[in-house]
Amino acid sequence: MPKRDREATRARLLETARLRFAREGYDATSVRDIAADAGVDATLIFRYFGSKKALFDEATAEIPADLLDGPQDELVARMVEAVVFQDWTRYGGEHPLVAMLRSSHHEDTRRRIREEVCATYVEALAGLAEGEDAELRAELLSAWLVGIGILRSVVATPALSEVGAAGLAPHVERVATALLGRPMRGASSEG
Amino acid sequence: MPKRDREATRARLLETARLRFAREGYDATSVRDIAADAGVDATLIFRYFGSKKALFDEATAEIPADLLDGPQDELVARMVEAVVFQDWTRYGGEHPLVAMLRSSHHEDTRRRIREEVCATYVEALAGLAEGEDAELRAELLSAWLVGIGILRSVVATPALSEVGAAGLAPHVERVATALLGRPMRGASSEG
DNA sequence: AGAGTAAGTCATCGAACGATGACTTGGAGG
DNA sequence: CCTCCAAGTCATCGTTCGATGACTTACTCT
Repeated sequence: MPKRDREATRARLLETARLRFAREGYDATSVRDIAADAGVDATLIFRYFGSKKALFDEATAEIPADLLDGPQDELVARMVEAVVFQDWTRYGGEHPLVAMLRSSHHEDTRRRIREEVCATYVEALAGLAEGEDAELRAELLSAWLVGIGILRSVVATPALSEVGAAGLAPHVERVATALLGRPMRGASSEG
Repeated sequence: MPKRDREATRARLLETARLRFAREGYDATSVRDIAADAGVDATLIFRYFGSKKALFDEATAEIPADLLDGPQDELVARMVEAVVFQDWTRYGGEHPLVAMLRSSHHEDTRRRIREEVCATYVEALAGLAEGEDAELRAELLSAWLVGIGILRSVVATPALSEVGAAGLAPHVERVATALLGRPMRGASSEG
């Protein structure tokens, strides 16, 4: 492998950008920071991505989770798993959505968060809820997930910082059942 | 009243700073923006507050809500009211906590949010919950409130943006009861 | 080995930032 | 009316930001 490898350098920049953007948000991260982390000159960012914004978009482009696979009554449990307990090392240890909220004063980022939340969580949950305000209840449950992610990793409240999947399961079960109006399980059967 | 009124100008700067910081976050707000909104020179900010950071701290210093007044079984309802439906015009229409989350990459701000959340919400709720993981359940309910505030005003999901206190009440009742393990009411009895 | 191309670096631009100190202006007391 | 102090402004400093274009270095192909 050559010392000068365009693809490898590009990938390295993407990786360090992900971490920086997740940890500090868009504005607080400078292209010089990212480049320094990657061990290259900042100019390459513009050469490879065009602009800081374009790098941000590419770095925070999410891989859609396959939340719909598996038993329906464990959907909420899978979502909790995805938001809270998945290994988001590449995003500074937090779910990309939580990370993106740090840059939420850009209308563009807000739009992306909204689309992501609605498409991934609200829509899937609204299919489970019944009654006229199904979407509201789906959003309320999504709000819980987002809130848990934030209180856990951004605010770092004591109990939530320490709790594991097993400790969360019974409460997930109670709340999901209460909100959706149908029996839900608090933990995923796999793993 | 004199045209040159130190106290009035100081108050005006505090007000415009509140709005700017709430809407755009700490970094995205410049002292020149704040001063321009107040119609004075930016230098006065340093003369009156010492630094941008000191102005931020003073502008986001919150008046502690009297959530503990009133029936215990309506505590959660009062919290929802405080977080979601109160008139936070001075903070850009959002609860100051949600607004402060925009500046959460500063460790200092995170600490303040944590203290605020724990002291105001978690502590009050933990008194209502029973059992060994009372604090965890209190944090989970606080997470819900924070999540609702965020989905409503930052992310602006469709259903939550439109819903009123009455529409939220039954769901608040169900979730609070399920999480705390004791009967809770979804709406406040007053006005 | 030498030319050509692509990867990476250097020098620098203009704008915006927080902050400082010297300056000007307005209003009240003599 | 004139002086004096505080309120408010102006000019500017040193940094840092995103971004650009010219330059240098390393690898490859013949």
